[in-house]
Amino acid sequence: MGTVSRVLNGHTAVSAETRQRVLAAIAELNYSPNLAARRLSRGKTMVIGALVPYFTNPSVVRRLQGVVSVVKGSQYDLILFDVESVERRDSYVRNVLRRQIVDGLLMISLTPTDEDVAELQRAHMPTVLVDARHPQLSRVVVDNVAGGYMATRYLIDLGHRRIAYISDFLDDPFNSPVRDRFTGYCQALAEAGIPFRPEYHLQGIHGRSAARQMMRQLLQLPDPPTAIFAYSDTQAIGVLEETQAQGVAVPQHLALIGFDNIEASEYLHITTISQSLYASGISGCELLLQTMTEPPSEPQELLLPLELIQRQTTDPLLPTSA
Amino acid sequence: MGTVSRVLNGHTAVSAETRQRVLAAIAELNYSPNLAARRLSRGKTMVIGALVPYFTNPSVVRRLQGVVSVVKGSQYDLILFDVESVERRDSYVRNVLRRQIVDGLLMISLTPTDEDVAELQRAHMPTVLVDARHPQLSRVVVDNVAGGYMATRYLIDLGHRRIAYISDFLDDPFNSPVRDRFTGYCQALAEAGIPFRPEYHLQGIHGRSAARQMMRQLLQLPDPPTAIFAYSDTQAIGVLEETQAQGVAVPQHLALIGFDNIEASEYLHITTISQSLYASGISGCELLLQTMTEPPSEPQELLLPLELIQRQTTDPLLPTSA
DNA sequence: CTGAAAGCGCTAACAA
DNA sequence: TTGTTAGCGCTTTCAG
Repeated sequence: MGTVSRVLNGHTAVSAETRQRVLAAIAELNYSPNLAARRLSRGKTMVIGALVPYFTNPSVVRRLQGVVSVVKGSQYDLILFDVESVERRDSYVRNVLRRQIVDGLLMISLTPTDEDVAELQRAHMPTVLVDARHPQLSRVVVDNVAGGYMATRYLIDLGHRRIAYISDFLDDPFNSPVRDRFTGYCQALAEAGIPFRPEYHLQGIHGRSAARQMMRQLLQLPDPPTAIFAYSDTQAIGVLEETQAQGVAVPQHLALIGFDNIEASEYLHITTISQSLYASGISGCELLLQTMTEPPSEPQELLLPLELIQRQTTDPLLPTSA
Repeated sequence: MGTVSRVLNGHTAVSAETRQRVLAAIAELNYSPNLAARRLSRGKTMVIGALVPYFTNPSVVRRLQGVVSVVKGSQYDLILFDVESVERRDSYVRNVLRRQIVDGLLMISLTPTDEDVAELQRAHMPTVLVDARHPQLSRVVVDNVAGGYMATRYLIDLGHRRIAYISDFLDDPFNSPVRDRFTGYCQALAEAGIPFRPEYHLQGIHGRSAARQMMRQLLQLPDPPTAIFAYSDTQAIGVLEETQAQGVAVPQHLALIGFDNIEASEYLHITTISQSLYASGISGCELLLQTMTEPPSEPQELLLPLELIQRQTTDPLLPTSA
């Protein structure tokens, strides 16, 4: 039995002849090792976990696709943990750890609490953050402050002064990009000498319909904005729906810029800030795999680039899409 | 140790007092059982696997979301197997089985070969098919022949006679819906006395750009079609892109109907046949869970409904979308 | 009702 | 180099 194990794992030296015999027997019996036993014995599960909020969110799905593409080429399997309900949010890390079911953890678009991180480290669980940041964990991120600035600045350069920001809730502790982009938005306004108007910053739960409602609210303002910076493309789509419903011409009467560059923003010709979602999944997963084999002395940070994709919701010179 | 196990699993009778003591100790030590050991001992992994082709395909993702929503409420974890590359297709089932890593298997939009099914049954692996059919396996499906018929018939009723079908490759053994919808398409044509024209049926790899190319090809025909039935909404989007590029007015000069009712088809106002993707994931997973606890005497078939969603790519009376 | 002990199938350390 | 053996941490059977 020991010898068989040696052959299977290419471990220590085995004579060529014995190896052949073992291999033959394996083929004959159609034998394959029991993973549960191997796991128990080795103390490794050969599974990595992806902790994901709102699996319905297209940008999260896109990142996950990047992750999957890397996992496929590795020895590991991928377990998906969806953190949709608020109740599960509290203890998701604890749950995953206690089950001792994964050798490494990828947290996507979820900022862990200090307590979470303490537990993670106590359990020596290799962890990589994608689209989230914590000083003690390796991460793959973009500069969201710069992104918010870039979007807002672009609108300002087009001549807009009344610029609204439609976003998720700023005080969500799990979602720091919302705040960062808001910071960038404020910076760009300040730099241009445009005072921040609280009524131009609307927050709501993430999604098309909430964004649409917020847009409706903005249009009812006595002094409605002439340009919208939406926290995500999903929300930009909601904005677009409302403008269509109300007959507001985009971009002639209202400019719109989103964030993420999800596929739908391409169909809809929405100007947006592209962050390489797929690449973030790839890099995050690669970083995790690497961290699992040789833990870096200190947390790594990978900064992915942002790019403004100019489409038809911001340029008054181009016709609206058909 | 035995007693602890009894407490944890609420198994046989344990005195209330002992139970309390054990529970207290557990809490104190922050103990939680090792899953790998439990698995080895019980011979169950408490994991179900989802075998998924082309994880990038929006309709597959949507189904998966339904699956995830059910898994979350169960005791099981979900492992994702992405079958993107052709090489992996051959042996995906064998791979999953040999690893003995899941207690049940969900195959989404993948038709297994007879050989696969034989292996599955030899391994006593509970399996449920979603959007695929095999006489010996339980499945959640729609009537794709009826769907193809419904779409084509609708175009015919609008007055069209030159109707093209843009689809994936008909001879893909893993993809039977392509053929079924084609059958429905032919039936509707025949019923209306419209001869089938081979040049109106184009096949290509799945995706927007291939569909766009096929559409270009159709427009170059001396006698181009006046209506398109696209196998999927993704392909319908490609068609729409080409019409926009060529300045062909939809629906005035060309009617278009898709299939699936993915979210993007709503943004783009594409008429489509809705199959409840999310619900199929839910039903499939529920059926699997049920099959795992008490295997049905014979394979079950769940038939989900189809519905024609009329939007702006087929009705000449409505304006095109903005 | 509870403690002891065997065994799940593998890996790894130890002899031979 | 290779056979043997002791765990890995749980569940479950068997005594007590």
